[in-house]
Amino acid sequence: MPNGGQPTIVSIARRAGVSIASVSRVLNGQGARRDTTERVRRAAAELGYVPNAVARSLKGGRTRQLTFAMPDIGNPVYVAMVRAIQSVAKAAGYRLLLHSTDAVAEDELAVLRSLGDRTSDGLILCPIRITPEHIEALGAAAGPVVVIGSLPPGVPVDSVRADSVAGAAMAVRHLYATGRRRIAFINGPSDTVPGSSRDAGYRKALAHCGLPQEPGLVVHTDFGIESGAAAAERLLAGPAEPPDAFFCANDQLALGAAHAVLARGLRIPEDLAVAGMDDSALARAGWPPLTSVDLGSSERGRRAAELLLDRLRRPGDGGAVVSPATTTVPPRLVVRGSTAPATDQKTARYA
Amino acid sequence: MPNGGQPTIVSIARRAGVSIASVSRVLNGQGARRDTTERVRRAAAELGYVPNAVARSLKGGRTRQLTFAMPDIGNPVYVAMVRAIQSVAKAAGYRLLLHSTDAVAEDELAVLRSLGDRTSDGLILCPIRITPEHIEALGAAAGPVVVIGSLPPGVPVDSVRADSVAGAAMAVRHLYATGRRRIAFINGPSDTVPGSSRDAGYRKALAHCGLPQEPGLVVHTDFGIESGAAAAERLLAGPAEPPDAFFCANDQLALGAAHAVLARGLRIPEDLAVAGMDDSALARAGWPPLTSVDLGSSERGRRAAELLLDRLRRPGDGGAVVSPATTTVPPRLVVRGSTAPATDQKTARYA
DNA sequence: CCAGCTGCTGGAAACGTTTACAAGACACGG
DNA sequence: CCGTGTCTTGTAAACGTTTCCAGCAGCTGG
Repeated sequence: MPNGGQPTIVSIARRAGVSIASVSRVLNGQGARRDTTERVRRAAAELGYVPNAVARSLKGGRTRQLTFAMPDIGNPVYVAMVRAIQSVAKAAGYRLLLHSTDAVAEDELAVLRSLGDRTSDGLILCPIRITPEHIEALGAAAGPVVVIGSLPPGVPVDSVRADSVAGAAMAVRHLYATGRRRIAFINGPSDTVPGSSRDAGYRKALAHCGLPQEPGLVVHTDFGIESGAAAAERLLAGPAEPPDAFFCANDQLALGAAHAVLARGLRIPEDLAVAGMDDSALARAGWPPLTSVDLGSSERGRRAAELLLDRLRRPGDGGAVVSPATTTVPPRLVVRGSTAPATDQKTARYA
Repeated sequence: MPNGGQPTIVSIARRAGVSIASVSRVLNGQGARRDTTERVRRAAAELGYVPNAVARSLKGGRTRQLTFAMPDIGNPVYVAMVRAIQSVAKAAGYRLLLHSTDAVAEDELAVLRSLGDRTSDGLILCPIRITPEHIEALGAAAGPVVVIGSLPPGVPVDSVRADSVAGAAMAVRHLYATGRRRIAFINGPSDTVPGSSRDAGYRKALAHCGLPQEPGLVVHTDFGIESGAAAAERLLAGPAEPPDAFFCANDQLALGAAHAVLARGLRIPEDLAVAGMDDSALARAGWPPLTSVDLGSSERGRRAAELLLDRLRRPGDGGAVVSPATTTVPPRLVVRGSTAPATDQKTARYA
């Protein structure tokens, strides 16, 4: 027994007194005589047979596995994606392989290359930055890939993007509409895709509202609760006239900022409004609950998974490759207590 | 080309003018003559060869994949476990297969049975309830399994447990120590393992502190922010003398309860203290930051993964099976602003 | 009674590796 | 010059499936 004593199709064939071909056919629901079918079924049940998925994959050329690679499973945004992807994959009979890249580009490239080892049938990649190496590796990928994020035009790969420029602008205009005029911006690193596009949205909305661009109101830091708190403290302690609103590039920053505000004895939203982005679980967890821009993490995960499964259903497609699809998930502003108009104090309720 | 045009060991052999055996040996770093080695290496590089992991698994009987099955990837506790497991697995050269069971026992059993399909080398299972069927399936598992959770004694399976009885007791004694005397308990479903053990810890600590058991101070609901808020409102609106502390079975409940308290215009911790369990990201996200009992989710994930890898390193072990290990991760109380002593009002800072 | 069809079955090849085994090349000491 | 040893190489079998193909039995219609 070189195997672990595990029954195989051969053991069943012997026990049922038929050939392995017949066993395979019966087990896959193809035609067979009544008593053959029965004998095979019984033998399989008695031995507790479970088909070996590896052998099946080798023969069939498909593993029924999908890979999802993202920077950090600790971030609620990616958790939402994992959840959506897992659910779509499961419904379609695929297993989900998780790969945490720790936002290391080298690691992302390795994942891309490892598609060639046939461990999974397709890949959903969520890179934090897109380098020329990424583009090249994407072109040379050994299997279907869907990217969650913004790809430069011309890269022949399916992708699903969030419109964070529009999202950021929505938030800023909302703050303006509730009477705020000195809207500070706490952003993540400016050299990442999310960082730069949020910046663009912020500026655009300021211009749209006729507000001046004050460099002193913008802080770049990295994503994280503590960073948000530190940035907010700096803005509040600054020499200039203090801001009356914090727009933050994600919920973690917003939460940190809110804590700093409250710790100073200021009230939210009466003295200062706070808004975040991503609408993760943290937004609802804050006090007061945080207004946030839902960038559709779940939705993006869902669509990416569906795009990938589509691709897998019609492979190659007779020479003419199906042209790559790019879909954009629209942002959605979720208003909660942290940005109620400065005059209306009762709105800061649990929502 | 029945394959996707992907180069195989055969293409390399042809191109290098050697046998497939030589290719395999060279690529696995076994002895070969200098020029053979070189030719094979070059051919492999030129063709962009990547070994097929499926074929390798079939031959070797190992997939280098681990499966982690948990109720819900949306819960921060499981996210912490995933993260820890992923990190250990990655370091050991294993991939991680994720399986969300949605807390459905049937699904958990299916995962257990599917170990027989040889898709992964081992399983880490985190069940929410343990039924007799679970015990049976665990005994019949076709590969190594580690359970995260409390198994009845005598089940021959490795397990890693949290001591939530002690953890709950710690929290309650801490509330007592900070001057609270009417400590309400917002618990999850009592028929789950976590639910019942937290209940035990709560009662034990009350007894230890010499406080009476008041049935009116205990609420069972399900885990979730909204449920926590609803339960807290019920307790605050009750006819009896209101509680001066909420001990909650997890952070989500605690957060909901805190929101309800604040929405009523009461102050935390001055009027009422709130403590949760799990010490997830939510605890630090709350305002004031929530005191919570860290049940070591990361640590449990890490140990489970290591236990599993250990098992994989020495399989069978010459007839005498290695006896199953059960380790318990001790709880740790993390004190934050939400339970500062009623007299000291300055402690409710960002922590 | 035979040709032709249908329905079922078994043998064998294939998927891409790893590895046991045997055989060849070569050097060396006797 | 031959036996013996070492080093390198190739052939072939295996891992557990699926599936192509051919064969065989049993009918039906002529």
